[in-house]
Amino acid sequence: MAQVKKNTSQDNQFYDHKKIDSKWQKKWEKDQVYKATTGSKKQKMYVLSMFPYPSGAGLHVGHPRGYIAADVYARLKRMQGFNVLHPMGYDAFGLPAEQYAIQNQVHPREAVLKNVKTYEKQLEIIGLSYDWSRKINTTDEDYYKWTQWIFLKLYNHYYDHKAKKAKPISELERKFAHLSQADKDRELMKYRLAYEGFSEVNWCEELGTVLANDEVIDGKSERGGYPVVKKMMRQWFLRITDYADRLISGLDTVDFDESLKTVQKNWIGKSFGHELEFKLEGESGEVKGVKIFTTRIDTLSGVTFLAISKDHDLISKNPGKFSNIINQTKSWGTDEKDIKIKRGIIVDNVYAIHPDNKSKLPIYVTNYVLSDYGFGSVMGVPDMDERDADFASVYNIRVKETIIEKPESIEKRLGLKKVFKYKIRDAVFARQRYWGEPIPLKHESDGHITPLTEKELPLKLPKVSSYEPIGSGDSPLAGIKSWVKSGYETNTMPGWAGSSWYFLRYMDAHNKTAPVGKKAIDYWKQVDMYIGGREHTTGHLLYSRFWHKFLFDIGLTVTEEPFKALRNQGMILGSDNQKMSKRWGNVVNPDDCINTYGADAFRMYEMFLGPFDSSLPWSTDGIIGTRRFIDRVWRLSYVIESQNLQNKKIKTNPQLISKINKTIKKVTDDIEGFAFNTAVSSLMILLNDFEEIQQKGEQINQNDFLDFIKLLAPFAPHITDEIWINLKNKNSINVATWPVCDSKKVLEDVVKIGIQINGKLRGDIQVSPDSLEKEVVEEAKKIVKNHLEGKVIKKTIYIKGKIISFVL
RNA sequence: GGGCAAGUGGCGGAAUUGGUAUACGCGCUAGUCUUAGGAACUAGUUCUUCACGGAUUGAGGGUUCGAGUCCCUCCUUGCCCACCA
Repeated sequence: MAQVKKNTSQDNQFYDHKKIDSKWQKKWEKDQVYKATTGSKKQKMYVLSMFPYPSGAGLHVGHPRGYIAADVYARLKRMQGFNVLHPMGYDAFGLPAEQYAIQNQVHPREAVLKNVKTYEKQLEIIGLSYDWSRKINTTDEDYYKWTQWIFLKLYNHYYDHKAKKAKPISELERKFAHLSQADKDRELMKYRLAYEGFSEVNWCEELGTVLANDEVIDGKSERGGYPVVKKMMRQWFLRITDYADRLISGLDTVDFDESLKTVQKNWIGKSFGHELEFKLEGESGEVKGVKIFTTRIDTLSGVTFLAISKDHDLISKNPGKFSNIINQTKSWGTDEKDIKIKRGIIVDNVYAIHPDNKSKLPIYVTNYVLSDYGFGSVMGVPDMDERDADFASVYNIRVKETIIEKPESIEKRLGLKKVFKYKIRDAVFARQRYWGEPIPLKHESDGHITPLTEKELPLKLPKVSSYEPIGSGDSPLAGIKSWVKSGYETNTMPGWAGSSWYFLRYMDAHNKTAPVGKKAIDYWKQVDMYIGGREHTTGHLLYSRFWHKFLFDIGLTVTEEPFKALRNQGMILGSDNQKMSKRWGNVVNPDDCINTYGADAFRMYEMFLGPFDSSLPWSTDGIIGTRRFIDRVWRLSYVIESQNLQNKKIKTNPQLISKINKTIKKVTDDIEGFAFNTAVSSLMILLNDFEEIQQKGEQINQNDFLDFIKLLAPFAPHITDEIWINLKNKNSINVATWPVCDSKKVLEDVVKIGIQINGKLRGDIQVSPDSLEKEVVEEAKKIVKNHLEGKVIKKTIYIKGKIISFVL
């Protein structure tokens, strides 16, 4: 690693980043310059970085990229006169903290506190302009009290599809008043936005716990490689499917990347089609028909078989008759490899009747039909559908030529209606784990569930002797006698619960009576600019939007969408172009970089590396470039200062004025457009221009230099504040006014334009942008006259300020 | 298999509505200063050619006075989702 020049004793022009970085970080903290004021008359601007999950490994150089970008943006907005809210906090419930705790034999809370401390130290030295007075931690009782509160609201509401909003469950209670308590409970559970149901989960016997999909690789547990099986278990769910349509339509109102919107739309997976019931003949017991969903009703004439999933009613309601099929399907694997092989068993002595031609269609139980989409059954059209064709060829099923028919005429003939189906499933909202928010419900001995009242919150996580899974598929909470005795729910909430609303808490972090107070939400409304990774597209971002819409329905928030605009940062890869990870030994620590080169050089390099949204390989060698830039700025500030001491009046250099104004526009537009790399490069160009003028022996006007320092301030806040004060300014550069481009001063008196002949560049010419076409053409002809000799110009094209083109 | 990105020097990358390709930075080369240089500064640096010139934005074709940019065909790489009927 290249070393920065050591400070030699009497060299006061050496930029001592360690001294200056910490001087300003302390001063900003003391003066509270980044504190946001709710209710200020200034226009508000809420700039938010996705909060980190403080892992044991600490930050690597990839993490701060988004934080620095958000910080640069926030600093620009602050200098432009906005009242900026730029907070930070920690998301700390969930599996990683728990696993870290188990490995290191400490309580998860201690692990979290330790990791948070590490993160805080690492963040501090970057010089980010956070309002730390609003810091939150999802595992604090004062915080998760309100996560539980929101859960209770979800539990106590249902979705009114006609009104298209959530309404109190009490409105439905009247409807079921005639039922017994148990029946009423059961019916209401079908409507609650937080509800209890059964679902297939990944169960690992060896680990004694349920695993998330991403913890299972090729049918084995990621940790330990133990076998994982599917198992039906009691679960809590959130009815996100009720919000599917609004989650799609809301995307039209927000400023997100189009590709991200597409991913969310595909994830929700709304498709339009028809439902149709095939009547059955033969020994099908009570089941009289098989309902299917299709998006291609127009191919009905080509149906030659029906395919149903192994869990379909026809089988499950006739277990005696089809025990053979049930036994066989049990051996069907769920691995990726198994799934690719199409398996099927014909259902003997049962036929489906084609609604038009009344022909008898065979029915197959197959592994390629999903049980939880549509009705778990499809009409097989081997002539049109590739999958049906594959299956038909393996089982020698007849292929019939399809005559495409207009959907409208089929609808009319068979009395069908258009329907919509969604791929998105209700979200499983329970983990058999210790380290999560307790679900604030009590199970009574008669089976009735009593939600806790607001006064009873927070329902605190009890102390346990062991927070490891207890091996029965229950959470460690099920092993605590007093907890079980009082009937508390033993599942805890998943990791994403606390992160689904944290952006609201920052608005009013210390409110004791509500998640967020009215005054705060009315003022801050929503996040104006949200910055984070693309990996949260179908998780956190979707859940947050769902919760926010629900909270809007119940009047807690004032906008439908939580995030007005979103920008995604690309990943920083190791120098080997692989994901940074201990495993590859390619992790670079930001602390080391900052220690050697200083926070400003580090910040600038992170922004200079390349386009903000692309994944880029890290190379520590490159930081020396931004460090040299910082050194040169520092040296130039000495030149300016010594001019000052001589108290000379220095005139503004007219060429420089145009360049400065151009750079003002460029840097402003680039930061607002998240093109930080080109903003940094244009600042480098401007410094080159300053130095060129200085080397010519000309002097530089101090205000011109200070405009440059202001433009640099969002990227390099430490050195710019130091120079700002050294040049006799009183207040921090953070409260200085951002320069505005004077377009009149950008105009240049000469421009160089290219001369093309038949599309090839043959020369160039200096002209005034206002000069007449005729004059320019004549001049240009002279310059390229040896290319024109003896030739006839057929056509001349002159684009003002750009190019002149002759066609021969 | 489907969807979305992206292919420009030794490297990261820049390039308005199609208008002088290779900005800016790293690295490299030479020089200056130095006991020294792995520091700093100065100059040079797409390729080819002694030079004049010629070639060049993954490959090929097209539109145009003019294409990195638009259209078509193909190749490669990355990411996400994967039997959603």
